[in-house]
Amino acid sequence: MQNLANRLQIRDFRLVQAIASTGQLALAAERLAITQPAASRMLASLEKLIGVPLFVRHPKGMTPTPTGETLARNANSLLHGLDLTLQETEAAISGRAGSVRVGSVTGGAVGFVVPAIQQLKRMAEGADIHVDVAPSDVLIGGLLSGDYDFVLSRIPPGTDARQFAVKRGRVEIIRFLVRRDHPLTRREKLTIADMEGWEWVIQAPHTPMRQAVEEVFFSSGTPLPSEIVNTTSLLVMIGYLDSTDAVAPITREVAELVAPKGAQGRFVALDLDEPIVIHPYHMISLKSHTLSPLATRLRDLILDGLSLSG
Amino acid sequence: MQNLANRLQIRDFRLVQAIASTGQLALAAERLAITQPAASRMLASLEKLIGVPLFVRHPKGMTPTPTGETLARNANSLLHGLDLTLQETEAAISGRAGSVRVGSVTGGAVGFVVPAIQQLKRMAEGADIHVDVAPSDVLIGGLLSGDYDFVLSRIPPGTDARQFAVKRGRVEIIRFLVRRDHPLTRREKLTIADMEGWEWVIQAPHTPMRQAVEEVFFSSGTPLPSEIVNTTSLLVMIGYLDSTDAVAPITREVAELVAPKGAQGRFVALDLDEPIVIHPYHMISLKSHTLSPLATRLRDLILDGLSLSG
DNA sequence: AGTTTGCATATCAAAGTTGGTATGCAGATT
DNA sequence: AATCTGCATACCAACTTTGATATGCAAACT
Repeated sequence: MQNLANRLQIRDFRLVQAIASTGQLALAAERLAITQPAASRMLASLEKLIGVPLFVRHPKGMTPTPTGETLARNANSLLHGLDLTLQETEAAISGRAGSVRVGSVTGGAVGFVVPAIQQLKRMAEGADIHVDVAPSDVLIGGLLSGDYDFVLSRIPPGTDARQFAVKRGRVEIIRFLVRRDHPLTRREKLTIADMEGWEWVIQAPHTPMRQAVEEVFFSSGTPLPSEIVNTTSLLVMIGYLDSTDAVAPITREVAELVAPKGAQGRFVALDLDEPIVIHPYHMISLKSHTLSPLATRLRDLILDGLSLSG
Repeated sequence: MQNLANRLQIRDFRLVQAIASTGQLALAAERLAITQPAASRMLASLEKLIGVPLFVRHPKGMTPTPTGETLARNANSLLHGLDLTLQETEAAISGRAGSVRVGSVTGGAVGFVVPAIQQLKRMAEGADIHVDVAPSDVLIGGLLSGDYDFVLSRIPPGTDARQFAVKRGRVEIIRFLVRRDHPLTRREKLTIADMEGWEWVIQAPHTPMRQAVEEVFFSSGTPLPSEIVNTTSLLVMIGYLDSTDAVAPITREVAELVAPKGAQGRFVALDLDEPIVIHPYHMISLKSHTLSPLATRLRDLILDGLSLSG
């Protein structure tokens, strides 16, 4: 497949996208400003390279095979990425000033990014600040592709960490969010065994929070629930909890915001007798990336916050 | 720039990435399995194509220029996307079965996706369901690149809607979320003029919600605030509101969940005397994409919900 | 039956591409 | 001063690529 990657060309993706969207080779050829026989040979060459047909030929045009459809969909994304690349390159050439774009895992967002933004606002009026909350793999992907100046994130396994400047770890502790009248709220002390059988609303497999929770269930011999909804959205979590007996693992910082202790809200955050700890997230930037003054200031404020609290 | 796009090759991106990460042309050449002179010429050719230097030559290697850094960052993303493309293509060739992946704007997520998932769970135990909440441009981008089976979203301007199957629009109405003791909570009737001067936590520019709010401010002659934090994360919004006098426009469905009327929570959702309405979102899928049986069932449940409520 | 439409194949033309080795140049190191 | 290191340029070799026109084939349409 690596050899295949080296032989594919941008115009191959353009061709697949053009055929998929027009349904006709001749029209696709027109889009690429080549003749129909040239497009026919390009497609045949690509199908030979990949090893399976991408389109089914019909008397009045072509339709994609499942593989063709997958490739066309991805071609859209790749070509869009290429366009963005050129736009960013052009912006870099003309020297346009930036803003500050930060990504964070949930605990870091609530605990450190938000307060730091408030402080930054006092120092720098009119600052252009963008914040995203997402799982670590999305954040690191965004960092690598230049979507973020820096992130509060974990480094996903398989990622070459040498390219990162990494500072100051911090663990997250998990609580379980349920609706106010959930049967589990009547228990004095919760153990993992008590959690058996309740539906989950949780982040997708392979995220650290998911892995931490699954690991504790495995260790205690408690089976995982068969009903799981996968989402990173807090909104979907609380929407789902509001009308079911599902449980949602969340970090302590989020719990404090959504269901503070002593408050008479719609949700309650439960603690286990033995806390579940997620391994640390960090302040991560790219070694090769020079931060703007604004971004540097925000990063320093966040780092100050991390220092003060632990 | 379009001509440039047609002349760039995948190996150009590999070269830029390799030089950026190794700092040396000879090492980059090694990674690409070519000789150092060949790599030198490739780079020179690329720099001529783009029109500016990408790297600064030093006696002991090279460092990227700002443009080179931008291109290298994007190269990472593009090559990663290429890898994903090949993986998905290989998966499609081998015929692996899918799950259901849905994206939604906030109101749609709370109002229709979550209830539909609950119903689907009763019919199909163990169903593998993934839900994301994001702004429409991200959702449509994800739909086009095959991240989602379908989305509840708006169609961003400039997008060729012909490729979509679009069903049943629905408007969203905006309320303003503030902390419980915010000065604005003491007013009986709120007008846009009352909103002048308060800091915003709001989605990024060009999102429909942002545009709807800005439009109403323009129409009434009320200046926009100079202090704005841009985020799509509900968590960051409520975290920021919790300790400032900022206001956050949110949809009615989200308001009902986060700050229900009559509840004694930390936040209050305010209504304007004349409601702000965001133009409709829709159930959108790709015409060319065949939904799995599971995805079809979930889509139909959501459509049923949309029918029943208006 | 005749015509039209859309894709596939054959043949030809016209360079361009690609990468090797050899060597030069400039700055750093010893 | 001599040597080393890393990038740039010259020259050469070996195809490969790319796309045109012409034509064939099969199914749909009139």
